[in-house]
Parts: sequence; structure tokens; C-alpha cells
Amino acid sequence: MSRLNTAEVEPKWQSAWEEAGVFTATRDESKPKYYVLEMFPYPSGRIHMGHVRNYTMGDVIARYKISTGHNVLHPMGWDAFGMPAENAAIERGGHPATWTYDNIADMRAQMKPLGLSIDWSREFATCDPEYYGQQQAMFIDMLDKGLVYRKNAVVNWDPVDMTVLANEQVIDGRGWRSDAPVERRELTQWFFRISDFADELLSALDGLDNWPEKVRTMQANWIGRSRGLEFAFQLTAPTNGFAELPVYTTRPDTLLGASFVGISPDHPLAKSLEEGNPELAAFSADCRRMGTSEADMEKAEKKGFDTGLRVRHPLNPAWELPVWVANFILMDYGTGAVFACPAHDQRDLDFCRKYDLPVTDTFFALDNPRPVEDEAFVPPKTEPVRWVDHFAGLDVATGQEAIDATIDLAEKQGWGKGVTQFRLRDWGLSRQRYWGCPIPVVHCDACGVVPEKKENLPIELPRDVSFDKPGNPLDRHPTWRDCACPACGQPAKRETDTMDTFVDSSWYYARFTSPRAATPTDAEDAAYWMNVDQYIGGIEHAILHLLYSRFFARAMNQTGHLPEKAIEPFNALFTQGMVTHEIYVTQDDKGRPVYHLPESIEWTESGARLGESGAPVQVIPSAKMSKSKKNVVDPVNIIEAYGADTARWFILSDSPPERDVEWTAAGAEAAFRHLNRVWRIATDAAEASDAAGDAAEDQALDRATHRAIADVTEGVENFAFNAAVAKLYGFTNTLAKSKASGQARRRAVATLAQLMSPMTPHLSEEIWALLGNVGLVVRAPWPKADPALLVEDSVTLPIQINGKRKSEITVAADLPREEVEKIALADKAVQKALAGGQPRKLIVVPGRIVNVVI
RNA sequence: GCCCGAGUGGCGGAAUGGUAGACGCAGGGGAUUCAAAAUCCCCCGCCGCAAGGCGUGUGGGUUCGAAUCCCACCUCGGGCACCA
Repeated sequence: MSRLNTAEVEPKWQSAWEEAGVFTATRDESKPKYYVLEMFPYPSGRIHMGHVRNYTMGDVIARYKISTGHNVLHPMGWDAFGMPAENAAIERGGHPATWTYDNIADMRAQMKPLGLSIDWSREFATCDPEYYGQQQAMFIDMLDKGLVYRKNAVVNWDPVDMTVLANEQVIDGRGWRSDAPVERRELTQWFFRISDFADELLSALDGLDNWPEKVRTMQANWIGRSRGLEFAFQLTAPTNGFAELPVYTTRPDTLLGASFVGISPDHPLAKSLEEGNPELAAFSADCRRMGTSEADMEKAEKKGFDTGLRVRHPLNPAWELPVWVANFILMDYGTGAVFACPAHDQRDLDFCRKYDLPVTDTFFALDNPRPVEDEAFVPPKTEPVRWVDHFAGLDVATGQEAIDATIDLAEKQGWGKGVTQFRLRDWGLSRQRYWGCPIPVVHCDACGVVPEKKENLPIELPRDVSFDKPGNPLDRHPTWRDCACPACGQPAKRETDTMDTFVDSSWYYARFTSPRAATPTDAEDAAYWMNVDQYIGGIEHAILHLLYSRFFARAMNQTGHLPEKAIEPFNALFTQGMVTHEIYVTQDDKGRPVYHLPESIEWTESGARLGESGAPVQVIPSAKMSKSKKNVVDPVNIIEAYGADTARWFILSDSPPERDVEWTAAGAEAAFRHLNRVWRIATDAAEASDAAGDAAEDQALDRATHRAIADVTEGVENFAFNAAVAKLYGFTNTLAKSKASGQARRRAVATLAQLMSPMTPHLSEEIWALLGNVGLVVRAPWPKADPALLVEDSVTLPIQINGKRKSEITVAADLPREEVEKIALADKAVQKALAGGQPRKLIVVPGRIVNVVI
């Protein structure tokens, strides 16, 4: 018996696959195609266990599909633009391109030993000019189709570093480097018209049957379709040219509970009032000293400022409501103005209590007509309530009925109209940064904003830039901006904004179908390979990346870059959990936490200790692996110690794929031991004699083999990899104990190798070859379970008495119900419980259970 | 704050209306060995001497039967539009 030498075996098979070109995808109309894609990585420089998990799952699917006769496309690339490369350049010098391409080389070298079934000939990085040049071409097509436009939008402005900050760079309202309070500043920015597609993106979710329900729900809520009433409050006295204040509300039925009218600090009326009102100007300035993120705004203290203006209530002109500027009202949603109904909205109620504004109930719960105090009454819109005095003549009605009645009434009386609104906003794609895809337009004094000519693409990023000053290096480059206007030929200036990196990742899946094409896609390749049959990635991308990709596929279809069938680019989606690990922490002399890497910990009887000093270490429960907490395990070390198959096997074995998995050293060792055991069983079987054995033993092993085929196939098809692994453990245990003949054991081992091959491809090839098979296991057809060998002839039924398990009986699987009842009633425990009486009820679920109710 | 998830032995988990704890880890006992490593066998939810009882985050409900379905709550995680 030889020991398994992974350092030798794994590279050997990787070379064999490469030489045979097993994973190089070409169009082949004779086979069904299958496109499996994992979300491509950001090239941070090191692969981590999350990558191992993500790509191993995709690899299992890809290899399984190869063995079931599919023509598989399984590509890999790099999401290579983005802030970390610029941050590295600022902090350590060097160029973002150098940093990025070095990282890609490192990560590719770390990834290849995993033995993934990737077609590396299709690899690209989004920062390759060949890629982003095609992206620029599509941008121009989309501009031409009216899918892109410019408007003003607010950004986080760092007044010290004089630069735009990302939300993650704003910490407690301050810039991360300067520590200066950030300001909201308006810039003219480029936008995709994703909101034009809101209804379509929402309704098409219904067709995404193979997406997780939770992702579809999250997207539906994000798009946020609502039907409400739009109407205008008339100002009692026109001010600064404003005679009325249009508002949008989803609860027009509560109009009689209106307390005040609120407008955003960015509302045109609020801005016009600032000029003559220094106090308001100060208030609004204060509101603008806040990050732009919705979470920031929601968590901030609700503040308001009474403008002194008054509006008339639409249902009663004698009733005047005050107009307040409030910091929680978004200019981007609806009209930037709302009426507040404190009795039925907690935020409005808190605001009214704070500023002593009136609170008027408009409806009560049927069983509890108590006025609202400090808790707003917000029942579901489907719950009937009793109306205090509803202007549409309602008494008891649900919120939804009242909303509909109010909209009808307003339309009939002519003071308002029902409108459908979406929460989804247009996608702002401008970034004031260097390391992104340049937006291919030119600003000309004579012609305005002009798209670049396609023959001038790609508009490449200049290499000679410096990061010693904050802000966008493209802005201060001495010559890069200078160009000729594509329309009139006069000197003009390039746009210096680059694109959001979400644009890069919104179409890479399409580019993989023809990565070297001279156009963004190749029609025939896209028609053949699209859609992605199985997409795999983190749940953190449930909304933005996936929604943007869905939009982009539609926009690509409208500009002729994708076929109609590809407007929903991902047929099936699987969202995987994170990889976690325990955290080890000691404290320094000032009591601050000091984190330690897992490999520096030693386990003694008295607990975890630091290897060097022997100091006791506090163990904190698992959390997502992160550099700052040092609870990281480097896949490279694991592969060196145990081999890629062990890393792959363990990462699949311990948790359901959609849940978090905790990496443990003991678990990894157990995986390693198991694979060695499989190898030992295989070599024993290979060396066993050809003599005939006990036929019953052979048949029992054959049955177990076919049971395993059925169970593992089901596990792989349903993404229950941990369950498939558990079944493989079970089958291995059966095989190890089997007294079957050498021939029967070799049959079982060959099947075991095949069933394991998507997960542990190297070991499987080695066993496959050991057993004398010609060709690669990766190309062998997936085994089929023989139904005749799956049938059991007897079953054990638990006997419950009043729902509690008390006994069990073993009967023939096809025994008629009456016979099962007789045997069950004759059971000792049942007889005892009945004490001579009759059961009240007898429930027999064939093949499952018997319940005797007494 | 809002939206979406998850919670089962000492640990990771299995079971998606029908025997709770498959499989693995850790632990305990034994075999083999001069010894160790490796390997193999057995035990292993909690309380209880036992009979038996209890048990799937907490509290209620539906059902002959609930980890699974419904309601309320608690805790943890993801997202919140410029992190990727």
C-alpha cells in the first residue's frame, strides 16, 4: 500500500487535464451547453477561504455537468478596478495598474493548485483596455439610445482633502483620513435610466424560479413599487415664485390626520428661502453635514425647522398647515415634500412630539379605540379599522380600501391623481477617481457634451499620474484632458469622471462568451452560451450587483449587444455563506485587544495559549475571516499541508452551502484522514484477488453503491453538498466493512471515485487510474442508479401513542394497511396503553409511521 | 431606523408536517505496538439507580403528530444606492 502524495499527484492531474484541454470551451451544437459562473474576485492579492468555497462549489457543478454530457463553460476573470488600488498607491506609492496586475498574477498562482475546471484561455481583467474599451463603446450606444443622461446629485465631500468620499470612507460623519466633518455637495453626474425599467425589473422577478426567494423579495422591496396620490397644497401666500407644493403620499386616506407639510432641505423652495433666512440657512447647512447613506439619515436625530409658511388643507381651505424643513425627507424620492400624519407613522409622531405639533387620530383598532400617545398606530393595510370621520364615507374598512377610495375621490373631485411610484432611483455611475473606466465623452465649448468617436476607443487611462495629492489625478494631468471635439474638431476637454465599478461587473458574464471579440459581444457566441445556467456568489450582492446586471442585460439588448433571451442573464442563482473562524485575543498593557493568528495558538488542557509565551488566550466565537481580527487561514498553507482535495472536501463537508461555514483545524485534519482512508480502501481493493466471494455480500455492496449514486446525485443537483459528503462518508464506511469479493469491491471503489470526483478530482483520477481505467474520470459518464437495487423489501415503522414514540415494528414494505394496523394494535406497548379498550383513532402513514390515539 | 435571513447535543450539522440528533469533530473506553504515530472496534443530547421524564432561541397557537406551519418577542448576520 502506498501513501497518497498530494504534492506529486495533484500537479500531475492538473497537467493531464490541461494537456487534454478538458476545460477549454468551444461551441458544440451536438451537446447541451451549460454555463456555470462564480462571481469573479477582486484582486486583493491573496485568495481566501471564501474564494475556495465559492470556486469549489462552482467546480463541483461544472465537473458534474461535464460528466452528464454537457458542453460546459466555466470561465474566470478579475473585477480589477476600484478604490483599494488607488489607496495602495496613496499609502505605499507605486501605480494602481502595477499593484493590480501583480495581485492578479499572485492570485492566479494561488488559485491554480486548487485544480479548478476553469477555461483559463478566456481570462480577462476589467482594467484591461480591451475590456473597458468595449464598455466605452456600449456606453456610447446607450447614450445614443437615451439610456444615459446627466443630472445633479449629492456626494460626500471632504472639505480638507478636497475629494469625494465613498460611504465607507465616511466614519461617524467624518472623512476617514482627514477626520473633517463631511459635507453634502452637488455635482453634475452621469446616470443610467434604470428607473425606467423599474416595473419590468419587478415583474420579471416572477420568472426567476431558480433564484432564492429571499433575493427576489429583497429586490422587489428595493424597487419598491407603490401606488399613491399626488396632489398639491396651495400656499396661503405665494412665496419666491412658489404658489403650491406638490406632494406624493402612499397614505392619502390619512389626510385628515395631517399635522404639517415637510420638505427636504434640498427642495427648491427650501433653498430659495435660505437666502432671506440665515437661521434656515444654518439649519439646512447643518442637515448637509451628514453622510449621504440612507442608514446615516435614518439613524440621525430627526430635526426640523418651521419656515413660517402655511398651506391650505385640500379638503378644507380654512384649515392651514405649517411648512417645515425636515432632515429626514429625501429630495430623490417622490416630490421631496410630504405631509406628516403622526397618528399613523412613528417617525412623524416622534417629530410632532418633539416640536409640539398636533396629533389627530384618523382611525382606531376595532377592539381598542384609544387615542395615540407615544406609539403610532400602524396596522397592516389589510386589517379592517374603524374610521373616525372619513371624507370618502367609510366606517369600517381596511387601509387599502380607504387608500383606493381616497384616490378615486380625489380624481373625481379633480384635486389629485393616483400615481405609481418606485423607490428605485436612477443609477449614478460617475466616480471622481482615476482607477476606473473613463467615461468616453468630450466637453466642447461650442458643441456641449459630445460622445467620443468609436474609432478612438479605448480612451485609455494615462500611466503617468501621481497620487501624492488628494482628488482625481485625471483632473490635474497636464495633457490627458486635451483633445479635439469629435463633432467640430476644435480643442475640447475630456470628461474626467470614471465609471462605477458596478458597470464593469454588470456585463462580464456576457464578455466571457467571446472574450477576444472586437465588439463587446459576438452575436453567435452570445446566442450559444447565454444565459448563465448557474450563477454562484455571496448574498451581499443580492440587490445592487444583481439588479444592475439585470438592467444592463436589458440595456445591452436594446443596443444590440445581447439577444432577447438574455435579458435575464442568470437562469439560476445560488448564494453561499461566509467562511468564519474563531478569534484569539489577548490584551496589551493598556487593556487593548491584541489579535493572534490561528497558527500561533497552542491547545493545552487548560485552554488556548499563545505558542511563544504560553500566555492564556481568550477565544471569541466565530466571525467572518478578516485581516484586522487575524482569524484568517491562508488556503495556500492548507494546500501545502494537506493538498487541494482536502481543502475542497472540508469546505464542502461541514455546513450547508448557503450558510456560514466555520473553518476548524480539526475538521481539516479529519478531511485529510478521510481521503487517506479512501485511498487505502482503494489500494486494498485494487490488490484483492479475483476469486468469487459470498454472493449475498456482493449484492449488499452493490445495493449500497446504487443507494450512494442516488443520494449523492440528488445532493449535488440540489446544492446539498454537505449532505452528499455525509452520504459518501456512509458509503465509505459500508465499503470498508464489506466482506464482498475483490471484484465487487473494485466496482464499488470505482463508483466511489466517480461520485467523489467533482469534489476531490485529483484523488479520484488517481484511484480511477489505479483501477486500470483508460481515460480520465473527469470525462467518464456519471454513474446511473439501478432502480431495482434501490427498492427495500422491509420497513421499520415507529409506533406512536398519542404522538409520542413508544415502539416500532418491522413489516414488509408492501404490506396492506389493514395488516399493518393489526400488527400495530398487537404490539406490546400498544396493548399496555389500551388496557383492553379501543383506540379513538388509528393513523397509518404507509412506509412512515403509525400513530395510535387513545 | 428600514428590508432580508438564521438560531437544533460540548462543536459543525441531518431531518422541510411523520422515529430529533444521520454524517463529521471533540471526548471516553478498548485492540494493535517495546513505545509512539497511524489504523481498527465500542460508547457518547440532558435529568434519573431505574422506570421514566425533558429536549430544536423564548412565549403562545394550529394538528392525531411541529425543528418544520401561524402569531409575538429575543439574539446574531447580510443589505441600505460611492466597499467589492
